[in-house]
Amino acid sequence: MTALPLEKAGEARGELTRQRILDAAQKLFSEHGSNGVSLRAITAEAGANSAAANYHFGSKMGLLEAVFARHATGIADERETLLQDCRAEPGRPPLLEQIVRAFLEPGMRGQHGGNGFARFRGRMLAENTEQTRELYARYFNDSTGQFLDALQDALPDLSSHDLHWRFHIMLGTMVYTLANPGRIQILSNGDCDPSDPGQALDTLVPMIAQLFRNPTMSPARTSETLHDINSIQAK
Amino acid sequence: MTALPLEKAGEARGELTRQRILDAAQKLFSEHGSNGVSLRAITAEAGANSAAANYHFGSKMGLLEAVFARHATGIADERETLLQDCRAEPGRPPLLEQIVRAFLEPGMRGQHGGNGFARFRGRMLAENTEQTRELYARYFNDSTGQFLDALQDALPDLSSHDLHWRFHIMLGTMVYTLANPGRIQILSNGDCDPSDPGQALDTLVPMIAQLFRNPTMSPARTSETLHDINSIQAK
DNA sequence: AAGATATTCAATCAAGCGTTTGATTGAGTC
DNA sequence: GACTCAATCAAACGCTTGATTGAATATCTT
Repeated sequence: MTALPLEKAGEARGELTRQRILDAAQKLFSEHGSNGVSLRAITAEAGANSAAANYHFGSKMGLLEAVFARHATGIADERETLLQDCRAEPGRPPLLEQIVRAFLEPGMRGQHGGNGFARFRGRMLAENTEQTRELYARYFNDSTGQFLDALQDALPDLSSHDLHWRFHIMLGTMVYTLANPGRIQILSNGDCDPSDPGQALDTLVPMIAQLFRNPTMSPARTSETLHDINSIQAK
Repeated sequence: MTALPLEKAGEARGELTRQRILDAAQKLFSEHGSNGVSLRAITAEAGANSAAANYHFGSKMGLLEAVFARHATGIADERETLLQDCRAEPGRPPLLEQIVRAFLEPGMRGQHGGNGFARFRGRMLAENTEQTRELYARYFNDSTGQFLDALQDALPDLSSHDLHWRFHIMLGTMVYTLANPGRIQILSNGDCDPSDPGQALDTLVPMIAQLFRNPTMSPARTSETLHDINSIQAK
């Protein structure tokens, strides 16, 4: 990064190490989890003094929140923009594929903080502590609610219960994909690569859209009835 | 736990604290992750001396492996047994619902180590470190491979690529469900409860079976073609 | 009963942790 | 050129960590 000429030179000095610490923290947190990395390791990676993290962010938790906040709003905003685009289409009902992609793409492609931030998010979602849950709720509950509403509009026949469970599947898949390397990468001998956002999105979006579109299947079936199901593709 | 009369009384003493330490470790690891808990906290929870964990398991990592190993083989074994049951059905092709349930149920129901071990597994899968990945590979790669084969047999028209990706979705959903509390529990105002194994299985098994059954959807579609898809339920 | 073995215990170790401190730097202001 | 103030630095703080020790105690074997 070259210094911006319009920026006061004084601001630049502190801001630079601030960003370097955020970058290092994002990288190391995403690789080893928030409890698996010390502030010393982070500041060393950033080439800063060991007290710099506390100076700029108050505490380790403050640093974690700062890493999260840096790109989270950008993702939530882009999600909402893309969702608006879905609704702006001609006069037809919005497309499931488009909605699903609008939800997944901003967080999985590299625009907001690169793949490093995607992995960081996956790790934080996976850690699932009180703090990370609170962070997610604060930054994403609004946009997530909008997507649930949009999906319910597009699928009026689907029960709220099933809608939420299918959304749960989408979330779990997203988290598991972000926190690569996943197990299929090994099990498929490298054919499937969840760390490649393009492949992941192109493959997952149609599958998950179709998942939402599937008719509700009654859970309790006798073995005899089940035999007939294999040939049924839908409804 | 009352002492078993058939058991030598001498074995019981050490074995008892051993089990209490395993229980405490499973609980605390599942709640705070492997790096979020100290051996002192674990031995205190177990009502044992702080040196007991190192005495019985050598190291913290040894304890983690022991917690994992205690029930992992039981799950893998039950999975394979249930998979055999699928193949033993009359002369028809095996049922997807049955295969999916055979994969999910042993790990999600409480038989093997209770819900505590399920959450522990979810947390370990989520942590996704070199050690936990190695543990999973060691204990589950075989049975997982068998399920991939069985699914491929049941779905001969599905490409290996798509099969693995859908399996990835199932794995991600399982992990995300095990590592509750999930986000839909809040977003659905408590209607969806991933921590209830019965509800989770009854809801997820049909959805995921249908997911596997869905026809392959081409990823690249123009907006115009996409409009027609919403009404298509399948093939 | 006596000796061998397995287990528990309090105490201790070096290392690392997050955080705080007081001094120092260097650019901007008057 | 004196003053201000955000930023950096080396050093240390008190505390927790995983691990080890050697003595004490319980249990099993003979």
